[in-house]
Amino acid sequence: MGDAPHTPPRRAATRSDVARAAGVSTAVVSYVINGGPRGVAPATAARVRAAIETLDYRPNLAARALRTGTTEMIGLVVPDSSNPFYAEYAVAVERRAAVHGHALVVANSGDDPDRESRLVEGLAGRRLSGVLLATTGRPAGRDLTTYDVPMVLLDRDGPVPGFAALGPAFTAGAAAVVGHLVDRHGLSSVALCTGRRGPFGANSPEQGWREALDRRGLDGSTVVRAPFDRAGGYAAGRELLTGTLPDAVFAASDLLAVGVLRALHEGGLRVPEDIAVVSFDGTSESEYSWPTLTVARQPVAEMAGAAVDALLAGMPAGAYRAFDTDLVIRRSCGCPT
Amino acid sequence: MGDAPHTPPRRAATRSDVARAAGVSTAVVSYVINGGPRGVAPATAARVRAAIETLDYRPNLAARALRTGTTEMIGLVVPDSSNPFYAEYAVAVERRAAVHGHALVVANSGDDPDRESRLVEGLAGRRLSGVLLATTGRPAGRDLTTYDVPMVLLDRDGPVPGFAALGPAFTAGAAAVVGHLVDRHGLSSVALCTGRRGPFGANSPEQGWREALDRRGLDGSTVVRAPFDRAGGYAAGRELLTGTLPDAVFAASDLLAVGVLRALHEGGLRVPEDIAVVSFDGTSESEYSWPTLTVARQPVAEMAGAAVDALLAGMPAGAYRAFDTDLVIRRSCGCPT
DNA sequence: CTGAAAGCGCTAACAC
DNA sequence: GTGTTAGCGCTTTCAG
Repeated sequence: MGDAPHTPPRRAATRSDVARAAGVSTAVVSYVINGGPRGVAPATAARVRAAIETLDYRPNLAARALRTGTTEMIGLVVPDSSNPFYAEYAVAVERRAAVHGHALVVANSGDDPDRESRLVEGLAGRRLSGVLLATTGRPAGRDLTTYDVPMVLLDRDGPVPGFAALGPAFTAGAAAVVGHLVDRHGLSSVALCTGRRGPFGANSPEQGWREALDRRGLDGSTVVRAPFDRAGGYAAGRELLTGTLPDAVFAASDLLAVGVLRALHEGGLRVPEDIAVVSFDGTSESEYSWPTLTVARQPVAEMAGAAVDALLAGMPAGAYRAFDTDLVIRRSCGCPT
Repeated sequence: MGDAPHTPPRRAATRSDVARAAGVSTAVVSYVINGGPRGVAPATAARVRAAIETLDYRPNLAARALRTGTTEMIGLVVPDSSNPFYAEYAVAVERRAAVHGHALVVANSGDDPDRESRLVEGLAGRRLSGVLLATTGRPAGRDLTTYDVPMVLLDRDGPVPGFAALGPAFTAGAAAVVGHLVDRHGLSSVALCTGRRGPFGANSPEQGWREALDRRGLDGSTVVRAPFDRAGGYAAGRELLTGTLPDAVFAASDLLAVGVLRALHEGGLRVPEDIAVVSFDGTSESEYSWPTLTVARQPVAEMAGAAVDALLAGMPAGAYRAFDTDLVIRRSCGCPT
């Protein structure tokens, strides 16, 4: 696209062009650009800056990367970055990475372990400063430890040997929304709608749902599982429609909830009058569904920031940090307003 | 993260380690890896491959980038990658880029021209193969032509001097949905809900809406403008509620439509019975709103693919290509099912 | 078919 | 405070 009409610097200016123009050595140019490691006389620095300006010089980051061993970029590997949850995660990661002067490379694994490994390998080869990896419940792909690139695992339910990891307090968050349904609205049968694989151990939406019910002597028997997307939620909702209807459904993700909502609406049910729906995540889509969703909201920006910081600071392998969710009350649970 | 427990290749193997192990020169290793530019005897190649395997060698792409001048990465700069439209665009771009062996760097401009320039500059410095830039209606930022990195403009309404560009056939698509409202459902007053800046010329949702109405001798006077997001749509919807209600509203984006829908619902209106709503974009969010939205769907995957190909093939500056949208009939217009 | 070697642009010792 | 210079790991021309 570099056309005739525009200023045509045949060849991009290099650092030695600048040095020549400013009448200094290349080292000095480096010192000026990087603010070190040695000082430069103010007058000299000014001349260098002027030369940079005139020549419209921009450092070649590829060369710097080769020299320093880091590209000042981090990678983010997620199952699907068009899932609003990951999309919002990605934006937050980019913002925080920018603070550290890093750019963001995003890759979608499609939730396929092989593809995921290939992606991580590719990113490692590109010499990124590190990669953030979300694996949707699967144990971390095989041998990810062999790619020598710093890594932190996202959206995990607990520590993972060999890796730094973080995630939301699934159980507590889920228990809070489900508890709200029972305590505040007097609902007693709450179905669970969740994925086929996601976390289901001690820290999981499933566990939180179960605990909230158990603690109140309620029965938690209706569970419907589906793929972790809108279509999956829709299918789950239709399935729900075929049995005896619960008072409410707790979806382990906004996407699932949105699908459930559509199925319920199509079935002629009113939400929350006929059946309440709440979910986990709290993406902005949950704020504009109909009715608006009461959710356990993950502190995405905070988690993303912590993940980036951990990656760049070298959070120790094996460490894990859980983040509390917020209970956001909207209309789908039956609360007024 | 590189801990004791795991195989600890102190220092990543380099190409000359491989050469030594295989008893060949570094050049031969290159030939094997890159399949050229010269041939290699099968036996030698096998030895090289074995050495690569044993040493767990992975090429340093930063070095290759310095040497070849390209990082095999492309950039995508959008106002907000958590907007589902851009999120889906990004996924499609990544997919197509992967076919060319390129990774994707995503950056959000927040629709701020200064930030956008800085981002493009940063990406140019990183020596990406090219950058795809979506500027939401603004004319391309100042002096973007001076960054010597190939660029193609996304989501444009027409040719842009100095750049290759592409976008949807806004006018035709908008005219089609609006026409559907009139011809199929007999609605005669259709309000327009659009952004404050987006395209509004010969190829724009606004123009399509106006033409569809004009052609049928209908009045197109109700226009409500708002920021291009869900909250903006919500505000626009509330504004609509204060005047005499139109038969339908055409939103220039799914996000806007979703906001309008929420406002309408809260106002106690039934969609489509009391008022129909249709929109432009057709992201998957439009498929799971309530009611599901009838839309002019942009062929996102196709546009993204074309954009990547154009970028990498060097589509000539000044060229422009418009893509037809699909009319996707769902419930919000009043059609059965 | 294979090897030697010259750089790509930058950083950071190490000299002065 | 500033200059010289040796590479970072790779590709590719040029000899053999």
